Amino acid sequence: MEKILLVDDEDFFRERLNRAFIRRGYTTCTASCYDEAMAITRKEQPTMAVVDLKMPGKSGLLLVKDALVIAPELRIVVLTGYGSIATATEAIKLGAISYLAKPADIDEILKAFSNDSNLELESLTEDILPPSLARVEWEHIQRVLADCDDNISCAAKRLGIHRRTLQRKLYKYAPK
Amino acid sequence: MEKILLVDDEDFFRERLNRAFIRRGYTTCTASCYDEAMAITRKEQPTMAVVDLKMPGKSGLLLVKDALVIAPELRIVVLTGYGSIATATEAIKLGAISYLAKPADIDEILKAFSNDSNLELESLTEDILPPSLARVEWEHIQRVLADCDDNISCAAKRLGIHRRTLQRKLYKYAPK
DNA sequence: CCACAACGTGGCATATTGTCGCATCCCCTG
DNA sequence: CAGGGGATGCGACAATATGCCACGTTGTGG
Repeated sequence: MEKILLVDDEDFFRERLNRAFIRRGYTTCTASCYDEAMAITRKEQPTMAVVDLKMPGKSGLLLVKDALVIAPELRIVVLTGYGSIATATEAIKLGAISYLAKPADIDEILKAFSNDSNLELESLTEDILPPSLARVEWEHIQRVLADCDDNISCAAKRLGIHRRTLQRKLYKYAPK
Repeated sequence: MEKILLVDDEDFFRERLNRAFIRRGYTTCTASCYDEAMAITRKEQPTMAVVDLKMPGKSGLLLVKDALVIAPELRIVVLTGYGSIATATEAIKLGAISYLAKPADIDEILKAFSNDSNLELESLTEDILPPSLARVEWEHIQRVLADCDDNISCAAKRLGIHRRTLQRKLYKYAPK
């Protein structure tokens, strides 16, 4: 039986993940920081883990490294608010099996766990086209917004644009 | 003595890299596609390689995988036009030691070769703040522009904006 | 030499943004 | 319960930015 460890400092998000996994029949355990996660890894011996990168105190990267020392078989997927190439490569080098940018739905996460290396074929055939400026903008907005718990004022501040402008962008691209 | 293999389908960029490495005292060899690179790997036995991800025919990812089969000690850095988390994690899983987005200058590349895992400490202390919208936009423009050999008309098309608009953005953010 | 593609530039109509103000809602605390 | 603080939605208006067309220039290849 698979047992999944969920690590995220943000209660709401962690519980949402938790419910989703339970609904799919998985056994779960949760932690909100490095120390808690390490303790649970020792006690519960999970077989899979979903780890948020950004946490108060010790980072998710360090958790990946240390957890694998005491549980080498653990399969870890790292989640992060803003995907950064640097942290992604670092996480993989430390032994994580995948790295996803929030918002990641459960299906994506499960796919990341199962997925070994079938991405290659796609990458080979697919012609790599640059995303449009508008698309890049939109995706970044979504990431920051998720990181601010959909707090528009906060997100606007971090994005360096006016709150009114963010409102209008959101309205425009989310018609329904 | 270190011997570096440079793989990029684009002559201009490859030669620029080549000159820069030679100027720094490295021995180099170059290839413009998968087959050429594999042949040279066998013959010349380079110790390091810089591989462009996007090439006509077989992808740089496949090259990473196959080259490491015949030269397990080879240290490979992957370069790419548009940094994508998915391809970055894939490259690392296949055995590349680092993954950089163009435009990457030689110093960055050399740093990537030397750099083992000292990134961790920074990531731990640094508070991860989202980049502003303007910054994300600018970086994306730079990547696409580089991919179009600074062809403004072409880049504008791919970005989904008007050529005149791109011109104005470039003028605005590159004042000198 | 000509065709072609890309560049820089100006002008102008239209679209987007910044800024302010205001009403509302929610949460917390005295 | 009243009041303060913070978030939200929205209207209005001026300041900017953008799309679009046109023209002249330059470099390249047939």
